[in-house]
Amino acid sequence: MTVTEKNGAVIVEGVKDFDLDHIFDCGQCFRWERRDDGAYLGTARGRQALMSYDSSGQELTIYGADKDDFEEVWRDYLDLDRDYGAIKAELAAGDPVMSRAISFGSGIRILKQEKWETLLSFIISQNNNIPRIKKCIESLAQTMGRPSGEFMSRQFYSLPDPERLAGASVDDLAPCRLGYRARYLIDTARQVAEEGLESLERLGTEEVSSQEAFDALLGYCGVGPKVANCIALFSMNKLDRFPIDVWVRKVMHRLYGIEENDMKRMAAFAADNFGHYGGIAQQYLFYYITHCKEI
DNA sequence: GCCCAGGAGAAGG
DNA sequence: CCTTCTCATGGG
Repeated sequence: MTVTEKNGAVIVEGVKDFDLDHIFDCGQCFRWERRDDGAYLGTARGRQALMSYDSSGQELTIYGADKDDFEEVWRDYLDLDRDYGAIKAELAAGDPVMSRAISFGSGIRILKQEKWETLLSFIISQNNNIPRIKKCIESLAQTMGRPSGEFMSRQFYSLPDPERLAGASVDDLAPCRLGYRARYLIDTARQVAEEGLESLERLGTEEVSSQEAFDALLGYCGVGPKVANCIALFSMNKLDRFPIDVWVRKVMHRLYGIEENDMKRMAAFAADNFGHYGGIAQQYLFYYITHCKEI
């Protein structure tokens, strides 16, 4: 992987197992949007960027970033130092269903997102659909957040920090159209503000096990098993977490023959067959069932 | 109009 | 412990 800088952009060569559509449209993140040319414009970790990828040359271009930005943020955010080729081979071995899912979503990577943002995002996600989740998050940023910079003729906003949201009322959040979830956000923000953001950050460290992080996340209002698994997987590097939503239930039933409401058996099946990469396996399955027309 | 969405909290068994 | 009901909103 070689990194060069060219008039306001970073060019990364030798990026394998990578596809922007797979990464940004597999339901793990909500603040990137696809342009007609296939590039993605969005924001993460307080920065803005435009990303394009040339698959024939295995070349990733990040506009609005220099080498320092790449080393400080984007290399880690995009999980570029992980060998997904090896992970895919391990998951696909002896599993024709997973093999199909992997070849369909071969460029998926698990982004390393901010914990507070991911906590908010997936509380909003409950009993909601992805287009509306994106609208809610954008609206929350514009209503309660701060301007984080202008890029590509667009003004971007950060999400409100825990203290700001803790001081808000349900009426303050009314413009965001969050429905009954507004109360959950405020309640959780108060808890995080009281505990300190460090206690949330600590859950993402090596010293906190996957199970411990999961249990701790269940303590926030609006966070149940599915949402806790998403937060642990998408922002805390707990790659064995296996979130089970309506889509995963469908795919586990249709392709693996597990009874559709038997969540315990699904979780056990994932632990037995996908092991410490259960969360990555889940993303291949989720992308497969939500995007493949002939399944 | 209708069903549904990356579900969880509350109430009642 | 498990099952059922309810929740606000708008996409398709």
